[in-house]
Amino acid sequence: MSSTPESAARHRRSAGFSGTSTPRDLPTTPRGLRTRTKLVEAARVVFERDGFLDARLVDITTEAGISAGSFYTYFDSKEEIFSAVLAEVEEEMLHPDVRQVTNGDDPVSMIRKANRAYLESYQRFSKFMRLLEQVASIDEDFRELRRKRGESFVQRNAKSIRQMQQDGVAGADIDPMMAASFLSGMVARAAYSRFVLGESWTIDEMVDSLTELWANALKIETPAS
Amino acid sequence: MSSTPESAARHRRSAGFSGTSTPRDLPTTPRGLRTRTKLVEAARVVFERDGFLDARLVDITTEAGISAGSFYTYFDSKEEIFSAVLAEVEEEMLHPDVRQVTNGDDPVSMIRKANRAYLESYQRFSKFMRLLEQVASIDEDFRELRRKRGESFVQRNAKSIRQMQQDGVAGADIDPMMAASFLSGMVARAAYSRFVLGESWTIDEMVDSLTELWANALKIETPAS
Amino acid sequence: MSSTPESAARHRRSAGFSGTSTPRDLPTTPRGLRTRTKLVEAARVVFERDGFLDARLVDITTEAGISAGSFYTYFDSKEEIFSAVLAEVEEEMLHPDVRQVTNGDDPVSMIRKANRAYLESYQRFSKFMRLLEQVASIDEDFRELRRKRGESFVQRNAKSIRQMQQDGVAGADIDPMMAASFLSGMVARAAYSRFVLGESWTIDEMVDSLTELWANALKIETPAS
Amino acid sequence: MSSTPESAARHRRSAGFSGTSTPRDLPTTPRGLRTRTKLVEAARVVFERDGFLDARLVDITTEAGISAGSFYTYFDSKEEIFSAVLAEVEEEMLHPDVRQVTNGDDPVSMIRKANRAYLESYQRFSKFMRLLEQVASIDEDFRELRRKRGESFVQRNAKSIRQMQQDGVAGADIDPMMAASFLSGMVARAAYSRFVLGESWTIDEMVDSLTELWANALKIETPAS
DNA sequence: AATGAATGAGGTTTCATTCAT
DNA sequence: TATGAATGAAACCTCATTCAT
Repeated sequence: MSSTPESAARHRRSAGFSGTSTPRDLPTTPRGLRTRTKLVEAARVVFERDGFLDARLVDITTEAGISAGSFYTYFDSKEEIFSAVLAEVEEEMLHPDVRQVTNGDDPVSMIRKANRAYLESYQRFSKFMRLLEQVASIDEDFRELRRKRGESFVQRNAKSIRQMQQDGVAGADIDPMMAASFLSGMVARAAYSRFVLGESWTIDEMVDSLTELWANALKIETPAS
Repeated sequence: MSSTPESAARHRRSAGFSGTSTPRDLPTTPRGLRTRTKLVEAARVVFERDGFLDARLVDITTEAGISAGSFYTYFDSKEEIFSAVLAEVEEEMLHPDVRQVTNGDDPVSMIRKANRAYLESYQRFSKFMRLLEQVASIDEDFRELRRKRGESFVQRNAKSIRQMQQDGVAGADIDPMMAASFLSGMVARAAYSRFVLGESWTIDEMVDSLTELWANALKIETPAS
Repeated sequence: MSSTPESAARHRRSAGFSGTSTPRDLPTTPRGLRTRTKLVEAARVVFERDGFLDARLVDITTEAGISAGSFYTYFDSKEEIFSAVLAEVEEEMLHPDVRQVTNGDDPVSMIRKANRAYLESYQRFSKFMRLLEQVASIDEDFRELRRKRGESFVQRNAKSIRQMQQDGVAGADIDPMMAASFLSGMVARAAYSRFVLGESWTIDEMVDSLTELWANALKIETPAS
Repeated sequence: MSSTPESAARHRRSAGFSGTSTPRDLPTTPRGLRTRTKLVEAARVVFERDGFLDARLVDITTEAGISAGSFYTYFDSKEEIFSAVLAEVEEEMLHPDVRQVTNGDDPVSMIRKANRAYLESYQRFSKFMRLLEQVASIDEDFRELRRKRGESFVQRNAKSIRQMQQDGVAGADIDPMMAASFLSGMVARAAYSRFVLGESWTIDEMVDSLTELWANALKIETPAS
């Protein structure tokens, strides 16, 4: 693994991921922009292949086809370029299919669709998700950053649950926030088990099972079932 | 992660966690045994405090009050002593309260008890659990090791679900293995959110909520409720 | 220092301050002249602020508001632009008040005026004087250059002392060259103590004290005192 | 000189010389003590030969005959080992001839003896004195440290001057502190001119001249002259 | 069995200088 | 002339591991 003397040394002093450093301005010239892009793409390849810890800056610059010193024209540290990769991937995750949950659907269909969308996205970005998991386990700041982002997602789910309770569709004795948090966690964990740990379920199986558990858990009444 | 060609060079002296190295025999003399124990305890302190990556062998030996060189009388690497710590903690986790689920209880009570036991154990060992999470995210071998151990736990749960289905207590259309895996995952994730990420739920709230979600998910009929 | 065999390798690209390089011609175009001037002024600011060693060329070009590459249109090295700054400051030091010692004055008044002029000039250029001190301590060539320049100053003083001896005003048993050198050194050192090290004497106190010591040292007879 | 790209980089971040860091304990074992001594001696050789700036740690360890990594067993930085060299040389400067100014002597003899002792010491340690000068010009902390040490020396001289004034031996209208400071500065500067800049005076000439100037400056009455 | 000093590989980082535009 | 991105040569520093005592 990664605790050889060399790599161990590399991890000792973290530069911090979030908040502490303001991202520097993008380069103004086309050439600079091109190089920066090459660097970020190379970093993603290397990070996903080797993990954050084993990724050496020289691997990244080599992959990008530039000299080691040029790295510092664009980033100050491995952490900083990781943040850039993160931003890029998030961009990519959101853009292609504007996660549109058709609101006309019945509750269970909506849950099913959301679960499928989540799993498919996780699959597509599975290498990156493993990377995220690693960085989160290494860096407290990043962990906190991630938690905060998850919170808003949970809140939306909680709101939706509350609505269902008011509509008499979901069980009234359930705490919406905790339920949203725990059920989202269940799905996230399942995706991790499948795409990082390598469990052998099919996505369809997973969607079916998770949707049923989720719907049952909320005691959602399916009128014509 | 640990076998891509690019990073191979840096792993020359890597030890790995599982399989590759047989744990060496315990020292024969009482003095040796005592020193080994001191080392393992020190390692646990340092690992839990600094994380696996930032823990230096010299920190461990200093904490143990022995010289740096003596480390190698007992262990070959950081990975090996980590395994020893792991074994020690597992011992400790099992010993004190032999997780006895009284089989006379009704299903929901049993689930509730299991959930509570899990959360309380997680709380007691929260520092260690965070450490486990980190090491799992770093090392593929360890991840696999962990997955395997979890499997038997899931299998037991699955068996129990199957039993409830046969008893007509739980919904018949549910896949027992997946349900067991996903619901266990839900609880594990909740514990992680609470004790590592720092969510502010009380354990009682969590037990109530998780138990209800779990029981609902399985459509467990509670006759006299 | 700059020619020991061991460190020679590191000096391959060293420029040196004096002799080795002929100052290149001034740019012909007005624009070029303007840019050069901006550079020299920026260099002075940066050198005085950060010292010679910590001054980076990029700091200088940034301060000048030009690009890093343009530096080499005008100068070959940090040493060369330092020489230009030196020339500029020397120009400035001489220009404003043409150090005219009224020859009608009595010897002690002349000494007093010279001392005051020296101290006031040192104060005005104290940042630069500290810089000079630093560069002298770093570079043997520059040290030699400076010594030579000081020599003519000492010689003038020595001549004046010799004159006073012939006039019977100063003690005859004094070596004029050494006296000139040592007493000038005393004043220079006092100025350094005051304006670089930060001693808290007032200039008036210093002038009084230095003048008295100087005059006494030469046994100057003050007829009507 | 030393502003090649390589060495410039080395100077950028100073670790500070004084106060900021507590000197670590001496090694306990004889072997460690021996190695540390070798290092300090090697550092002195390299510093005196190459100057502080051009001295590389690897030069020092090579000179000491140990590996580069071992440096950090004893010192944290170039600044720290410089402090150790400084301490060693100060030890050496004080030991051999316990600067005993025979108090029975007449004032001028005492001044002469002190001047000669100073110059001879400066000559013996001229390489080190040049080094001191360099470090002082580079590092503000060290400059301050040095100033403070000089102060007590000046104070002693001032006290002696005050005594002479009370005894009617020295001119009463002289400020003792300033006179002490300026005259000491004169001697120090003369020594620097001679042994660092390379002026070609003999020590005897210098002693004669400096002593006469000093005595005259204080208007010391030499009864039988 | 214990000690602790010594080793050495190699990634990171800096910035004067070059060069294509 | 001007630009500013790209280069590349080293020095620094760390710490798991070895080894003489």
